[in-house]
Amino acid sequence: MPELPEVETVVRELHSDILGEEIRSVNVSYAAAFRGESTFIVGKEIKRVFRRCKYIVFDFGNNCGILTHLRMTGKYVFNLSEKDEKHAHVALRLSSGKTLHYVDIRKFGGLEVTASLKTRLEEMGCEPLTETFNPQFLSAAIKNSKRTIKAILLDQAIVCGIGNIYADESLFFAGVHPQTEARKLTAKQVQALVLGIKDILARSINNMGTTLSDYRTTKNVGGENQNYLRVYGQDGLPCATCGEKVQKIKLGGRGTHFCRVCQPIA
DNA sequence: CTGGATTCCTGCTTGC
DNA sequence: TGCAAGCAGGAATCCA
Repeated sequence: MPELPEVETVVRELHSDILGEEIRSVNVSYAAAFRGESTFIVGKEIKRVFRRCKYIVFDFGNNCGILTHLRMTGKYVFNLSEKDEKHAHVALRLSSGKTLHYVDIRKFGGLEVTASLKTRLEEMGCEPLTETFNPQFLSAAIKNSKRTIKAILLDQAIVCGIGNIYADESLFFAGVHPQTEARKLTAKQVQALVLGIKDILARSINNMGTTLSDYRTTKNVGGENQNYLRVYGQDGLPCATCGEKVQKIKLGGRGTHFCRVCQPIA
């Protein structure tokens, strides 16, 4: 499932592939995957491609653009494989003759045309790899919160880009139990968590992301970061630090992995 | 304010 | 082998 490092990896590839291209035509074969007026973007030039949160942004300038979210199984490809054909929902024909296809098995993700790009981007949560995301920021955000720390990490309106995998990994790094009430975290734990989030996300970007099943870059290659996961998907296996069996519980509807020795409940 | 259930959706895994 | 149920989950939404 694409989280910040996976989206970042895709964006870096896409940027060199479609920068300066003009949209010649739009073909939507699954209506829910495309929000907004498709004719509005025909003739527009892609001036910039970047990531914000877990969104890929095609920037046309003048506050206009496309926000696209891959959710669980979305991906962009130039060449449709036989398998992909069935799940290709949007086709953007570009001025160079290439066609960029949005493919999504589970149909959760899609594209959205917006004429108020700036506002939309501003409304999103703090970017975890910037200076703004620091221990002061996080402690202020959780000061009075009775929510679990895992729910906070997954809340895109607070800090964005962290999904289920990196939330579990970051909590393991910091030695914090996912069910800990956010306001009960010590200053030391907050600091460790911020450090862990930055560290783990940055390393995953260097590894081109985590590929567990569906995630592939535009060039259809997977990442390598799945080889470095410490707790996510490791349930039943010994913890790399202490040897205790990694636990898996359900928290807020999500599978949650942790080591009960390294991450004691407060 | 909080967590939990539900919804969207398909494909893989599990159990009989 | 076959088939149905269960499970996976990002985010919005509704409910208690």
